[in-house]
Amino acid sequence: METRRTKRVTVAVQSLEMSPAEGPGRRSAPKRYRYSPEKTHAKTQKKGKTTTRSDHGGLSPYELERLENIRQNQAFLSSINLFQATEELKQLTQPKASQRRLLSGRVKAAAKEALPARKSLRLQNKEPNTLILPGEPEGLLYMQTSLKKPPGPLPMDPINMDEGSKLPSSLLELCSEGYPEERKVDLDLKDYRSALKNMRITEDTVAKVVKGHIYSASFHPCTSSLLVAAGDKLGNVGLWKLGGEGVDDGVLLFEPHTRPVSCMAFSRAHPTQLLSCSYDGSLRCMDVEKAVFHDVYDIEDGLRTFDFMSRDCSTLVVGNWLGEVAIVDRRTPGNTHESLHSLDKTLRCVSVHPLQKQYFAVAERRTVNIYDSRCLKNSKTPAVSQLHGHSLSISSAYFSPCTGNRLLTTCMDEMIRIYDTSSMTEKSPLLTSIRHNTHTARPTKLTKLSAVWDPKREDCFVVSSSRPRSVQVFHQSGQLQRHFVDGENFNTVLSVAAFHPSRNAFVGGNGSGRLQVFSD
DNA sequence: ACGTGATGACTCC
DNA sequence: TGGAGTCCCTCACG
Repeated sequence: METRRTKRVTVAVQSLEMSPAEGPGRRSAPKRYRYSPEKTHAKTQKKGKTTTRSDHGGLSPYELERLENIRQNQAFLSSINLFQATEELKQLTQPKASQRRLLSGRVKAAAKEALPARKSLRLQNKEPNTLILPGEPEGLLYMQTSLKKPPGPLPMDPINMDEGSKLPSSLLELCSEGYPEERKVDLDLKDYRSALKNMRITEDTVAKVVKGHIYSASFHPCTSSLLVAAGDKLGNVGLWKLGGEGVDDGVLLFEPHTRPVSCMAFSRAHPTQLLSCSYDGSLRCMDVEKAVFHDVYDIEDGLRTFDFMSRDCSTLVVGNWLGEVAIVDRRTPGNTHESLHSLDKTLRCVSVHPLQKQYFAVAERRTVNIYDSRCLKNSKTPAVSQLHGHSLSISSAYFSPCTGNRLLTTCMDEMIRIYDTSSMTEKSPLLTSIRHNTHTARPTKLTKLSAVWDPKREDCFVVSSSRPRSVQVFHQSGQLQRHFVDGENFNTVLSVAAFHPSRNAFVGGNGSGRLQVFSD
C-alpha cells in the first residue's frame, strides 16, 4: 500500500513539473524545432540530454533565457513547498539508499509474505483514506479523489443521454434472452468455412461505442438482435444494439470504472448481468434488471483478468497486477467472500476449464500453469500441469470452449500455440505452433493482440494482426479458415476481438472506441 | 477545431 | 550491458 501511495504522488509531481503553461515539449524531431521563448524550459531540461552548445565558453542569449526560465520554475515550485513535501514523503515512504539494495530477492519475498492478507477498505467497512500533500493544488486533490468510483451500487445512468433518462425497455427484453439450451453439434469444417465466407462488415456494423481505446469487448448471447459491450481506457462501458435507433444509434454509455476496463463477460447463468473489472481495482456487475452496477470486489491494485469458476457464475477467479489470484464468491449479496493466493507477478490471463471448473490456467511469465482451486495455498501452489515452450512472455491462455482439451496461447515470441490438455498430466504436450505477428503498435496506445476461441466450436479461433491489418480465423491444426483483410469499412487494427456464442458474427474493437462487427 | 489511430520510451534485472 | 517487460505519458494528420 505504501508503494502505491508513493507512486501516485510521483505521478502528481511529474505532471506539476511539466505544467502549468509550458507543456512537456517535444522529445524529438529536431528538424521541426522552432525557437519559441515561451516554450523552451521543459525542452532543455529533459534528463541527460541538452541542446545547449558550449563551444565558445560564453552563454548565448538563448542559454541565458533558459537559465532564467529554470530559475523561475524553481521559484514557483519552491513557493508551493513542493520540494520540501517530496523530500518528506521520500523519507516517509522509501528505505534509505543503503537499505534499498536489500529489498530484493529473498528479502523482498519475505517482506511480502510478512504482510497481512490485504482486504479492501470497503470489505472492512472503513472509509477510504486519501493522502493529501501539504499545499496541494486543487487539481491534484481532484486527481486523487477521482481515482475510484464510490463503493456500493452505482445507478445505470447512461452518460450519453439526458439526466434521469430511463433505460430503454427493449434492452431488458433483449438481455433476458439467454444462451441456447443445447449446443449445436459443430459444423463440418467445410460448412464452417462457407459460413465465415458469408460474414461481412458494412457501414451499419461499425459504430463508435466508447470514447477511449477499447480494452475489452464481449457479445451478449441474444440472437434476435446483435448486442455488444465494450470497455475502454477511461473506465466507460458502452452497450450497442446493432440497428438500434435513438440517441447515438442505439449506443448506451456508462461509467462504472475510472480506469481501463481490462476484462468483461456476460454471465452465462444470468444474461442480464455483465461483469467487468478494471485497472482501478474494482470488479462490478452490471444488472440490467435492477439498473445498477453492483460492487462485487474491490482492491487497491489494478485488476487484469477474471473468469467464472462455477456454472451459476457466482464464483470468480480474478487476477490482479501483483500476480495474485482471488477466488471471489458473490453468492451472499453485499458480503463478498474472497481469498487471495500469490502467483507470479507477471500474471496476464486466467482461464477456467469449461467442464472441470476446479482447474484454471494462468499465463505466468513464460509458462502456463494449471492449478486446482481446491488446493490453493497462500504462496507457491504447485501446478497440476505445466505448458512449456514459450520463449517470451505470454499474453493470453484460454481453454477450448467445449471440452477444455485444448489450450490456446498467444506469446510475445510471435507464436500462437495449441497444447493438449486432455490428460492434464504434469506437462501438457504442445500440438501446434503458428507464426503470427502478435505485436501491436505501441502497446500503451493499443492493447496486445490475443488469439481467442470461437465459443461455438472446439477447434477454431480468431486473431487479428496489425501489420498487415487483418483478422484471421484458424483451425487448431494451423490451417487458415478465413482471412479478413484491410478494405472497405475495415482499415484499423482491431486490438480486441470476440466471437458471438451462437451466431456467425464476431466483433473487433480498435484504438478509438469503434466496434466493427463482421456478421452474416 | 476536432476526431482519429498508431511499431516508443522507459525501467528493471 | 542490453534485451525483456511494462504501460503512468502523445501527437501528426486529414
